[in-house]
Amino acid sequence: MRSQTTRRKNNPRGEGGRLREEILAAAADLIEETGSEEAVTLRAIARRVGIAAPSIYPHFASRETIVDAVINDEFAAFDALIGAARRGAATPADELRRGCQAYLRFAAQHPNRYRILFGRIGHLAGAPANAGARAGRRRVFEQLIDALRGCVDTGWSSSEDPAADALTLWFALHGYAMLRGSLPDFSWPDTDTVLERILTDCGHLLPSPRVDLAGGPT
Amino acid sequence: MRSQTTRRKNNPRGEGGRLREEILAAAADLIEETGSEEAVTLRAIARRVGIAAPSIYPHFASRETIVDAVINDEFAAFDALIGAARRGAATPADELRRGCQAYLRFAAQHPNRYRILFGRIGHLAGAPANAGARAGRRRVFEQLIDALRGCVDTGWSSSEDPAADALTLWFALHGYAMLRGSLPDFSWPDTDTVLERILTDCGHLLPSPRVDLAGGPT
DNA sequence: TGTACATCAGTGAACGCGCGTTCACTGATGTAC
DNA sequence: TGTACATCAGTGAACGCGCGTTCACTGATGTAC
Repeated sequence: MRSQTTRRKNNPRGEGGRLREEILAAAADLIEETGSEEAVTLRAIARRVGIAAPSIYPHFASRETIVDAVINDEFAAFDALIGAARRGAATPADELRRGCQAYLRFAAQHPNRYRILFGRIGHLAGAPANAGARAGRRRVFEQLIDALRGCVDTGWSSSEDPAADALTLWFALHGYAMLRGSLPDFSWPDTDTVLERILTDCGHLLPSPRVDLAGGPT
Repeated sequence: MRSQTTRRKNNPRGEGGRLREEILAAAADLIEETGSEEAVTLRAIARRVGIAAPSIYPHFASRETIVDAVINDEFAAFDALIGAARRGAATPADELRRGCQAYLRFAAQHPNRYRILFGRIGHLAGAPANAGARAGRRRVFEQLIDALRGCVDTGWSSSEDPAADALTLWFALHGYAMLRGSLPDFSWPDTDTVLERILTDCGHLLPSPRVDLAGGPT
């Protein structure tokens, strides 16, 4: 099966977990390259890592377990990415903008990963309810609400219902992320232009903070 | 292979095309039920129709041809659905609203079909460039631009860039359609509420036509 | 009206493939004595 | 310091499955004469 003629060296005692990491990395690569969960087969993973397929079983009970673990890792990374982008901002408006930029940049650079994270509908026929994925989506969305609320509280957004407007904002971000690639022959505005329009229209972001909104709570 | 013991009666001369329709219908059902293109296998189709798998070959050259044909049919039906919804409207604003309602209703009632139509990204690795699908997506989007432009021309929308705003509108519709099912435990506003917000924010739809905008072109 | 025959519509067995999973195993590494 | 042995990490052959595709075929239907 394996291309090498030499047998893989066993990991030292107590470091059997290293193979686990290699398996996850190979599965992530397969998703990244093919955009398909179905491409993550035990044999394909084994080929990449350079092991025999049954060697996976001591580390994962099934194919599905591996996919779920990868998705959870990807969500954690995506969430951290957005968090890091937000922390570099000078104003609340910039914080929201940077968070959204990071969101769209990830989707543009890793469309297949993005699609696996957000393009599946969990509760539908056939798809098992991956609780981790739902929690991950939720966490990302809550970063959006949080950032938008920060803008409202400091007068940078005139939104009167940040939760609802963050939803619309999320819809628009997701729609752009997914549809952008689906009409390659269309003359698209550039991402920053689109994002500014979305932030203005859906997030009611203002060019400068309105002092009358920046006071205490209503 | 087949569950029946009797052999399928041949279609009469000149009506061999009937089997073609049955094959397409079976493939559409498989997509509807599983939400997965991969579930459309020649053997699964053959089982549904009650024929032997090789009987498909005189009608379709390959599995991929069948999927493409189904997708083209679905796009035509979706496009017609939106067109019909628009035609029942009294005002341009209502025309846009009804078109969007039909869009979201289709996505809610047939999430798996919707996902096949809009949830794939054509130009990515592995996915062949289905020109029909791209044209279909484009046609649906152009219905949106057209309806929004109708609103602008008659003062029902204050949009200054209908093409760009129709894009944002589309993003938001698509985002809602796809994400609504992905967080089942979230307390969602109802669809009409979401749609009104999207129409107002992204489409700049007004509660009543503004006469000063309803004049001739700039 | 009867018959031979071409054509059409679909069959069933078979192929090679990749898959998940099982099983008994091998060979290196560390440890008890 | 030496040796027997347990354990760990991974192997390779085999299973049964569903798949796309090929091939020679069958049986009904219409048509030419």
